[in-house]
Amino acid sequence: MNLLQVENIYEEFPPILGEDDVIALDTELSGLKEEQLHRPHGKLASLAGSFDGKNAYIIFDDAQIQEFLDRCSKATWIFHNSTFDLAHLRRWATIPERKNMRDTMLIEKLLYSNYYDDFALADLVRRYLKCYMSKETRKEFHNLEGAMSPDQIKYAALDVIGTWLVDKEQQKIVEPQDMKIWNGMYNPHVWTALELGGFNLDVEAWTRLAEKNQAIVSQAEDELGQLYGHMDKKFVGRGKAKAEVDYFVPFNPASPQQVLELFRSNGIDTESTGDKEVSKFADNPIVRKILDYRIAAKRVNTYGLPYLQYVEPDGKIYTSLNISQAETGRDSSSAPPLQNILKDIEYRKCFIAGKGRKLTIYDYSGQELNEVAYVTQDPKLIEIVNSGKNAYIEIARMSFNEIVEKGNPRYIIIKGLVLGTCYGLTPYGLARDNNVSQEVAEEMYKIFFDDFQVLAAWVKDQQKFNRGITKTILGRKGGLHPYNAQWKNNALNNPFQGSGGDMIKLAMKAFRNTDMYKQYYPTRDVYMVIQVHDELIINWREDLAEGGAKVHASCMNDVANRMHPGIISRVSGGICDNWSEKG
DNA sequence: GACGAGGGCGCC
DNA sequence: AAAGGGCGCCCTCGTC
Repeated sequence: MNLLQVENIYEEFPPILGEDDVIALDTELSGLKEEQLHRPHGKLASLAGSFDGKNAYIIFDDAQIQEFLDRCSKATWIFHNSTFDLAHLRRWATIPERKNMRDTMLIEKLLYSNYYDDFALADLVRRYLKCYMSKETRKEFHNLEGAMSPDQIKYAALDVIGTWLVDKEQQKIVEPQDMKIWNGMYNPHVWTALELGGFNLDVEAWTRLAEKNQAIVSQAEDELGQLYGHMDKKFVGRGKAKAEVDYFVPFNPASPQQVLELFRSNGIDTESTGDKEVSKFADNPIVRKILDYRIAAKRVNTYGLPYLQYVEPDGKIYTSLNISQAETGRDSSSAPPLQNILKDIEYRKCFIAGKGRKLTIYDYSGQELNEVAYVTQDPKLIEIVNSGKNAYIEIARMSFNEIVEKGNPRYIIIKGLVLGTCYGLTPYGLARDNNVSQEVAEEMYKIFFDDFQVLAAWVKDQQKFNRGITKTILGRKGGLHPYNAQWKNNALNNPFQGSGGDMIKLAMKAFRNTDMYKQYYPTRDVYMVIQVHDELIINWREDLAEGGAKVHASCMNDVANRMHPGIISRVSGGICDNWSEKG
């Protein structure tokens, strides 16, 4: 395979470009912390551009960025992973919002989500150009002090050459529908994600929770360590002084191997020590102790003091919202993660609006089931979700002749059955997870599918054969790999999860287009905080929250109602001082 | 000591 | 034979 080539590297501004020009841009920074690439830190190493796929223009001084970009302002901009570049370039230049922008990484995900696993520029260069790109030089940027070496300059130049050429090839194969989705959803969403304004964290309260759980963990470790440890022998000393001594090895409750051994030696017949597997033994005091230990250990290790490293001098944490990270097209959040914070009220209380501020927090009610109803067009399910009543209580009443209450065991198993059938859950899995017999689970399946025949037919059809592709409600594609044994489950789940991913992106975009947002965002009297798949959190100057809440809720509902006509969208939530007030 | 797979569990 | 989807991040454990 050939190496990617660059003809000339000009260490100067590019010429002034016109509307028909296409320029690939790439920013290199030095002194970056790997996990915090989305935060404004590090120094500019270079800004490079290429508008012909042969020659590169490169500058090294951040004071020159504005002029460099101004010269390209009319052209179409191409990035590979634009969120990174735009977040940093905006530190040094004013960049007006633009429609003529493409991102080779995100467009590749539009084309080949769940088909390819790799979306780095080098992977695209290999696939589209049959060329090889060295990754070696890139690592050295992080420690760069002083001027870039000739190799590094060449690397930066090759990045834009590769991006420009890949975009050209990509544009030959994208369909109008793909670019419609890009322009309507992804392109603006890049900007939306950049504008997440951070979440205020109550550090004192968080610290108290960490300390409380640390005490539980320490006590459990001592107790379990002594109770279930064992004696071992080892040699100490050398030569004549060498001697074998006995010593005590404490039991480590964090070790799956040791826990499994302990369970088995106490007559607990299990293959795995995971909480789902051993839930039926939860009455056993040893099992209970381990499970309790794990809950506290999770709070200490994942949601304890280490989490505070992400609090910045202004008292806020700024997550990285990774656009379309999931194969289904959902976003993910990392460093710090904000989409998997404990639901526990004491923890949610730590995420606060701040002085003189309010949060509006809304989530879609029964979003997933609404999508199931729309996609399958099951008339009975449509009627139930549109009734506004709790769908699982209704299904229990109508199909199973049972009166259940939210949260009781029958409610949980029926909810599991209804949602699970749309993820590929089998009677075996339903029986295992809910501690009922397989016969009972099979009977429940039969009743449900007999009652919702249109849904059942849809499930059957999706799994009839591997079509190689799934589509969201908007027509966004997801691959079904022919050799992945999970394809039957993905064939069911992708349309629902993917449509949800599309919906929240569009809601964020719609919110940015409101008058209130346009008026008050520039002064940060309003800003988005985080999106959690079916939930959106927005921070307001206190006096704006009342009107803002209406705008927030209607943006979400309008998007959903446009996406699935015939299904009535509802959101729940309101104005809050902290995240705990809306569960 | 670094790395990656795997178990486990937090959220949707 | 396996047995519900998507993530991020912690720990252990085997390997280099």
